[in-house]
Amino acid sequence: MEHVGTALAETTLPAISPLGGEPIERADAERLAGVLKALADPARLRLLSLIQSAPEGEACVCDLTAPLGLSQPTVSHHLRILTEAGLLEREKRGVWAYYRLVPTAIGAIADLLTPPRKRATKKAAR
Amino acid sequence: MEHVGTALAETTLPAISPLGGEPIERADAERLAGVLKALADPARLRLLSLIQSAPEGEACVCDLTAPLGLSQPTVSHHLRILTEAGLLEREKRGVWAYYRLVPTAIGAIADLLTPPRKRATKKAAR
DNA sequence: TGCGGATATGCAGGCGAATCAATGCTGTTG
DNA sequence: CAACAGCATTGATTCGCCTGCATATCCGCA
Repeated sequence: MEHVGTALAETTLPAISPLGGEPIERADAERLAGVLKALADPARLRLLSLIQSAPEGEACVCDLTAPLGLSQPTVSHHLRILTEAGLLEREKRGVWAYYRLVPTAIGAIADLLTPPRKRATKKAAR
Repeated sequence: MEHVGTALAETTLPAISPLGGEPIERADAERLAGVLKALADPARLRLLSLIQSAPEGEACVCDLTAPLGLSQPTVSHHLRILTEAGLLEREKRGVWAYYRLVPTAIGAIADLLTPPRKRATKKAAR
């Protein structure tokens, strides 16, 4: 592995809504698609949901394999995808690795998908 | 393909936010993942953006192949995916097929992704 | 009726993703 | 120190998707 860059936190996102004003660029489309692709998986959606609804808002891998019905390596794989996408953060305490949501991450995606509502994007109204 | 059902409009969506309360069910996760998967593609994001920013908010296939740099069958394919996901609606006028956004569709996804903010998920529960 | 343009569909190649088994690594416990 | 438990990584397999080419279908027009 190399670049464990959090596509959301660091690179931020396209910075322009795909439904805001002018057509989006190829590069922006690919970046946003990358984050959405991390979300577009049943197992990963359930992982986010499970972690969010866990006692302290955090969970370790051993707590997640059973409810998902997936093997431990597979769960680790999905958690890795979500973490690299900037949706999860990992904290290792002892033998356990605790994952929790990055609070603003999913909200940022939701904002990007929220069209020309009254969201003042500087008079981005086409 | 059979069922050209609009996963969003007709079947609606999970009805529960993946980040709302209790963990989401497998079926709901798969449904939401299905719609997100339709979004998680650079070409399709650009299609949505192009259509939304078109003169009348609508565009036909012939207007979309050039800016995307994809072949006509491929563009038709993507438009089909988006339409079946409930994100686009198709209207055939003469020889041309005009596509436009389903206004509430993407907003619905954004709402689902918007976490336990102060959003009252009172009604529509269940 | 026949021709041509605009879309949709079938088919196939190629790449990426999801999954699991096996293995390596690290920290805990006896 | 040795054995063990929790996670991550690698390799292999399977599956699905994106794309283009060829072809079929539909509609307006001469």
